[in-house]
Amino acid sequence: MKKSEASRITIKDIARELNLSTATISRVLSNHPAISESTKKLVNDKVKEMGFALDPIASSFRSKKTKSIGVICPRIDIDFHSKVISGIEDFAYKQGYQITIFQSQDSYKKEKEIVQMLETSLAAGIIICPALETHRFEHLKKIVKSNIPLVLYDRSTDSLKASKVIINDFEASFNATEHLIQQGCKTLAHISGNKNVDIFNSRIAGFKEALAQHQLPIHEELIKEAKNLTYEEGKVQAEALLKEHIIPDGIVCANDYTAVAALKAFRNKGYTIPDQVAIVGFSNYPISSILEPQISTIEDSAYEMGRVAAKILIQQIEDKDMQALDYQEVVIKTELIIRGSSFRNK
Amino acid sequence: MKKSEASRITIKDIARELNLSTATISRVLSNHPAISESTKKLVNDKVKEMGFALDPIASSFRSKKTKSIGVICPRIDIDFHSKVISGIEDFAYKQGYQITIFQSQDSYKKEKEIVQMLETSLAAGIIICPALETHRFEHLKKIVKSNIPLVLYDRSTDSLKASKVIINDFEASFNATEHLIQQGCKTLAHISGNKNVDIFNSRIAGFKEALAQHQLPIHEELIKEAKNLTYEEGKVQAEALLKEHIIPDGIVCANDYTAVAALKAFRNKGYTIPDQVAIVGFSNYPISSILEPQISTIEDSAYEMGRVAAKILIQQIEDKDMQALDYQEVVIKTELIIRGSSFRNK
DNA sequence: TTGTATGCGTTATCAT
DNA sequence: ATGATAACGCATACAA
Repeated sequence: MKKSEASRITIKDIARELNLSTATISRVLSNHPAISESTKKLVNDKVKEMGFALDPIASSFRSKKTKSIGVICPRIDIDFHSKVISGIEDFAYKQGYQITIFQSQDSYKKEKEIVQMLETSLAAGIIICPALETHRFEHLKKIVKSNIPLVLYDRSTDSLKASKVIINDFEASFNATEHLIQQGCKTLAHISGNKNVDIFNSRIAGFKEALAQHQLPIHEELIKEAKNLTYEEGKVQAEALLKEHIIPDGIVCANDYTAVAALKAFRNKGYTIPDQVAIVGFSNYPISSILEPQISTIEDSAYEMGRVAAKILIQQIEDKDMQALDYQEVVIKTELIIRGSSFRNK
Repeated sequence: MKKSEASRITIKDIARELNLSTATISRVLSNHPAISESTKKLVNDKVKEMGFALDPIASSFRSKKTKSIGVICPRIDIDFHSKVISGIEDFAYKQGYQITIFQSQDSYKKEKEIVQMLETSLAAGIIICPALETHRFEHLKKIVKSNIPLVLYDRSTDSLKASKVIINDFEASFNATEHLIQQGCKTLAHISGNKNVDIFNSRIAGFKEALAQHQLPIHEELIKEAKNLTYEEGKVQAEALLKEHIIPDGIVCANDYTAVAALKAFRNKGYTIPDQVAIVGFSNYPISSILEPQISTIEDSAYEMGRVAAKILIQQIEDKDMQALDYQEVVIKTELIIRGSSFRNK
């Protein structure tokens, strides 16, 4: 069975029907100011009547502009990133932009590949959370040089002059730590993510600073690394903590999976939560409000981060010609959510 | 500071440099068979030397073909969909396709809007999980008629001749139910999703069939609906079950959130899990293996579903000219994972 | 095996 | 306010 290949209606068809030039039709369609109301209506009606729609490819081809935003994240199926992307899509769609998604798998090589492709494909702009492996930023500098708007989210770097949407990891971690101190914790442990990544370093720094400000000792051996922040890694590190010569009475974790793991590991050894050991996580995963006790955590507003990233990017895209703005940094507000895993009824 | 707008290298430039025609360059770049090895090498070297890359927009414009797959899902930030999309992206990327993502928010209107746009934008193909609100499929039939490859995933419908990737919801639910029966349950309840959606109807049917086959009574009043399958809705429905005149000794839930909710609701009332009430969920969310007891569940292989959807779609895209295949249906294997919430040590 | 020439649908320049 | 026309970069039918 041969399927029919309906030949496309073009601007020419509309022009012919109305005895107007294609230029006029094009002008109406792009809201050109110098068009009389009467022909505007004429054209719009005919467009509707014939069910015409501009060919976006031809349009992009001619104008060298697209409505396509490239989004690069480590993996889509991580709660945090899927929320960010959801925020990006919502905002972008409303502005008439489409988002094309790529997963770097945290590989520097793949990230470079994708970025290069995006550069030649006329992406209107790029939103990226750099791969864990990415420590050199030449590929992104090239994007900036090519005058393609670029926004980094979550993981950022000082070595790149580009817009950034981040949270204040230092502050969030500081607040979480201080909260435990206020609950009476004296010996604090930290389960960190990959220590080679800026944001986890900032969280470590925030953790230490809170201890310092409250004249509490910093036990380096109580700062553990769970590279991918999985539940299993969290369990391993929590059990490692249980074997230390000092047992913590409070644990700040870099995400909620490790927090849950720590909670269970300590409870299994007979410690009561939060009275003997208080725990706070990070990111407000669904699980943290379902477990008992519920896990105190940091709401990192991933959806909002995505929305803002899209907003900044589109601003840059649309202001590109006037070069009004160069780049900007936005810090998304985080919020400490205090729940049963850390709140001690005194 | 004015940024430089490097003018693009085109195949003309390559042609001029090598005293060849643009046609030859184009042929080399698209692996045309009738090209001598020597010029092939010549061109490829020069391409590399000059850092040239085809302009995909111009290429698409001319050939009327794109490498862009439109993906429409209800929301990206739902675990299941983000996994499916991850699978789609992985496969598509390897085949040189990009995926452009849209969220229908389960709105029929928005879905139509997106589909229409995709139709005029020369999407190479479309992968869609129809919105909950979608009960008419004219917009998708139009896609099929326009000869744009289409694959539905997860939620399917018989009223559309298009490729589908689904799980056997009936069978999965049947197996989960039968498992509870084998554990000794006699009075079974079901917490369903939106009863207007095919897949949840199939799960209800599978549930009932298992009861029927084992000569157990079907208590309609023990079949509850949690429209969006949230934890909160699950809690409400579980509490409703607790108020029935018959208390179930086994509950089959349409996802893991509602399973957790049921588990907690019944445990709070003093029922022991799994001995007094056995529970099984659906979808194998991360939470289900972290709670205690761990939740028995159905692994629905979302990532694999995405991979297969992409595979089928790309097959159709690339075989389009020969029309070798029309459409196909793939049923992804599910697996019952038996854990503490339902396994009774006899 | 390679070259010539044309046109895809739109936008933008220049003219009227 | 509108029209005529060129041009964007490439793929392809036809020619050689």
